[in-house]
Amino acid sequence: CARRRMFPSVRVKVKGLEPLQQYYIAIDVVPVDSKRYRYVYHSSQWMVAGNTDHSCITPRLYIHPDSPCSGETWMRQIISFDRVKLTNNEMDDKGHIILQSMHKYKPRVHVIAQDSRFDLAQIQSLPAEGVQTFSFQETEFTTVTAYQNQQITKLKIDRNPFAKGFRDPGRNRGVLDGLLETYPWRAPLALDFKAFGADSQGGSSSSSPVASSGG
Amino acid sequence: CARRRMFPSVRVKVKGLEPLQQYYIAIDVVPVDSKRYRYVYHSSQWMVAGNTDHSCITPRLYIHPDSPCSGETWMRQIISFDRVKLTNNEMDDKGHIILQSMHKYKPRVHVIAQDSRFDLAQIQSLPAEGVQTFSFQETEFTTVTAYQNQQITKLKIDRNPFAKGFRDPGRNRGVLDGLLETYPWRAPLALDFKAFGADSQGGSSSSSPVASSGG
DNA sequence: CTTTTAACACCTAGGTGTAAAATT
DNA sequence: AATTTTACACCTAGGTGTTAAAAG
Repeated sequence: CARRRMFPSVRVKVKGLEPLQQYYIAIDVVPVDSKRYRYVYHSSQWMVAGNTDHSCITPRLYIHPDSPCSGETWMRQIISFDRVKLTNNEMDDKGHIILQSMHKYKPRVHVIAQDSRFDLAQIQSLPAEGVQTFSFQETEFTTVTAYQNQQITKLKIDRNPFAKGFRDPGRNRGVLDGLLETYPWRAPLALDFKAFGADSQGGSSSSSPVASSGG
Repeated sequence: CARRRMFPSVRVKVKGLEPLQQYYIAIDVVPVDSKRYRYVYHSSQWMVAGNTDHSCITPRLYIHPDSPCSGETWMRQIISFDRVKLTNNEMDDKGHIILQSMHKYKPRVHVIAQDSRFDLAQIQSLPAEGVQTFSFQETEFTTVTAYQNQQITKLKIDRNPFAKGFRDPGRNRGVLDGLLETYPWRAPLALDFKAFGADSQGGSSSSSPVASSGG
């Protein structure tokens, strides 16, 4: 019940795949550090407020629903993880990604070559080989259960279609375009999110996905 | 745009599968004959109104979204095909099942053992081996674009949650329970549907799925 | 005090039969 | 005349931030 979608969602382009090879593409979310954070209003920033032990917790894998799919098909489209759900319930049995509130995290995207030894139903953890993993600095975020920052609230309301009911008609449109600062971000849990709406163009090397985030 | 869900949906139980083997389960819809039908109001029945050529049309396969999945998991649950969509648009490019209006059809359920030689993305037609196919007399139906029979309209309104807005509160509840007669059934396209709500208990032989239909 | 939960109004997204219009 | 299409009001189903209450 305390689960919400991650928003903005992670969106990725991949290239350099074998066109006819089958791949799974998956996402997980790993801790950036072992610190607990609190938001300091008067300085408008997150500050360390203690330590946590993230060890012995294997992050849950969210398999993209189009998996498995050929490299050709994956490369032809933007791969959007807009249905990923986050929860702070450690007993969650619906397969959602489990995070602790007030901590910093970073999503990782995994490109997994199909192998007859495993199947979609079995993938609970990453195989030992045939996996390429990518992550992007600009998708780092901080989890919350209630927004700490009015600017991120405004960003969510302006950008998330499901929050349309809270929009102030005719005002403050597009003021967050091109924003490059740090905002907490709720999903349910809110994210310290950089470079909203800005594409991060990767190099042209083989198998380098290019990520962009946005609603 | 002229696509609708099949309702009531086909619901199936399977037994006799290998618990650890992976299976796809799929449904398709095949013609019962090559006749075109019209509904004769005064005698309340469908009558032959001409011939059609169904040859050279390979029926589309709808893969159950839980596929692939272990035999153990498939046997533990009722397998519901409630998201199957039918269309009369022969140019449909969304993968929906294509039927002609005013014809008789019968759904078939296919249990397909996983094989490293094919993948979910590739399955457009049935493999040559490792497939068991089942169909049930009571799920035969006739397609329409507009209902021909008030009784089936009432059945739909009473049973389909999405038609709740048309229910006549406090009246005519449950009158169709246990009905064993023939009714046209729309999906978008309406179905000559027998034994609504009645389970058709199969034998106890190995790998014999037991089907029940209902909303 | 800080943080989390639960109920809520308000949205998106999409599945119903209806009735009028369009097509054949 | 028979059949199909389209726009529509009315639902289900579920994703928002808000707010007050609960929990720590």
